[in-house]
Amino acid sequence: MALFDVTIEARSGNARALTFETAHGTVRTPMFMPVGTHATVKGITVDVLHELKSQVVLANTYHLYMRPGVEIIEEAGGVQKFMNYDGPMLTDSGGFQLFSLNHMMKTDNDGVNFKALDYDGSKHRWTPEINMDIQQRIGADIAMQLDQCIGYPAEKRDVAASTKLSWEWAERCLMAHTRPDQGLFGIEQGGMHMDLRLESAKRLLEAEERAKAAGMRGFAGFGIGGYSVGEDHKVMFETLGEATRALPEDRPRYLMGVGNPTTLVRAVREGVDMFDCVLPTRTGRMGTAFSSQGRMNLRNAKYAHDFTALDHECDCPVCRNYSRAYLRHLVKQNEMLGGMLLSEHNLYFLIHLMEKAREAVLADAYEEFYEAWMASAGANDY
RNA sequence: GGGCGUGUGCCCGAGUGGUUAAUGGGGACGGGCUGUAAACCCGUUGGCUCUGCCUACCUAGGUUCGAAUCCUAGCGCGCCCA
Repeated sequence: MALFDVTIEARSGNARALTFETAHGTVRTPMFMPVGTHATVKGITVDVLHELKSQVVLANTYHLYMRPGVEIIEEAGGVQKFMNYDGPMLTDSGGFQLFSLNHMMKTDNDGVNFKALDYDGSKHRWTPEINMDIQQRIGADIAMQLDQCIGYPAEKRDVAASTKLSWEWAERCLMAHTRPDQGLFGIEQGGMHMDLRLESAKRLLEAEERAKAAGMRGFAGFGIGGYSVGEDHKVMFETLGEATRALPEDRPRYLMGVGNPTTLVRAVREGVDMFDCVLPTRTGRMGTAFSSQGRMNLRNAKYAHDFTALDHECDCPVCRNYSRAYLRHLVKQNEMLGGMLLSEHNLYFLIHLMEKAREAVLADAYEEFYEAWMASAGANDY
């Protein structure tokens, strides 16, 4: 099979089970991607990533561009070689960083000027073309288009302008993207407005047509951006389903930045295939665990004498080997192992949850899977 | 035995006559974290019959309109001299 050829293995309602090829292996969906912003999933070794059956790992273009710099990553032979992860990787464009952090930036139609206030205050200019060049040199299997992510709430005309900019930049990214072993994902925007979502999806496909007519490749998949930016779940799901299904069926759909277990289960039901989120590693590092009973804060005194497994229904290495009392002790002592183990468990939890979702789709039993999850204690924290 | 110093809330430690249960750490307890500026951030932490009252800065007296802050004695601790 050619790279990024997609096979729809099964459908169950709107939920799908896909496979697609990358230069570093086959990706099976639905799936969750650990975030490794600085070319490391915080607290998690590559060996553990393999044990967890992690598929795609994210890295961040903006952060790697700032440090260690693109040259060093090229010198290493690409981001995979640099961090010694031989599985598929994806780089986020860094658009989210530029627009979510205070970078004193100035956006024009052609690109964006920004100051790297979180590094050294240095001035930079990115255009879609420059960003594509950087991502192709970093060399992950999947690159994300440079887009603009707008917060919530926002005036509709601002969302509309931002969404337009994103689809215009999507086309320029397509035109600038030539690396043969790397796929490019476009990103749908539109905030919480259904009409803007639909227009965004339509414009991305039109851009793709023009790119192909110009001899370029199309999108390997699509990000769904601009959700999970402050709105509550109810608001997101008012548009998410239709916004997802407005994207082509024959390409993976990636809901960006969402990691709440219940949101994943619900979004798969709407037709989403891929997720990434810092939530499992960040909350784990800070002492919170996902579990079949909902979120657990291991700092809580009630676990001090609890020598049972973290999650009684989980068979991950952490749950097999360590007690709640010990994990609480590590967290309370601020021992780095505590954050590492809870990160590992949380990643396993989401990866495994999506494996079960995939099995349910393959068995055409997603609705049952969904109902069972929503009725379970695991959905409590939603 | 003598001299000097010191004694603050669970712990360390600021305050050295005049809002205020009393700065700041730590600890404890709780909450948050969603395309990672996060091994981070935010609350609470004397008691009660809780829009107010009571008890509090080693103990007991005293000075003062007013003291954790000044004085006296005692007790504890530290250092030095015998």
